[in-house]
Amino acid sequence: MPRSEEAEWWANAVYSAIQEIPHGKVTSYGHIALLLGEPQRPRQVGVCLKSLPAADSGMHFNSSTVPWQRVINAKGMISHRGPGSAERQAEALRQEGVEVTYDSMNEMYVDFSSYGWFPKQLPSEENDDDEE
DNA sequence: TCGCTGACCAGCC
DNA sequence: AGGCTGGCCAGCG
Repeated sequence: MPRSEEAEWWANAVYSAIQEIPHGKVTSYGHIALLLGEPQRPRQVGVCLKSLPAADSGMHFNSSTVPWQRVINAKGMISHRGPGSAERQAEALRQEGVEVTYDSMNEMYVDFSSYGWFPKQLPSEENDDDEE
């Protein structure tokens, strides 16, 4: 299988998985990779999102059909990749009712215990009886 | 508890 | 062609 086809398969799988995230919920890059059976490549999930086509591109998967804003990092933080990008993501999340808070370092966070969506919970996490 | 480091693997110079 | 870097994560000190 050519690498380009595999890359396209991966991108489509990532976009489809992200579309499963319910409205008003968020998950992590690593969990998307886990859902796809490739837990060791959360970074490639980000790579796909970076190349997500624009809403007016005419592609089936684009920034208006794929809820890219619902994917954040494992610490619940909206990572800043470019100028203003994190702010746009936070605004998109607030628009669907997700609370975005700031910490002492002025970083933006979402509370996973309220808004997290993690359907494939790891066995080790089941034992974890603590909560915040 | 918090900061740093190593690893992972595709794109991008 | 080869090295660098990234929308990350887990482990260790």
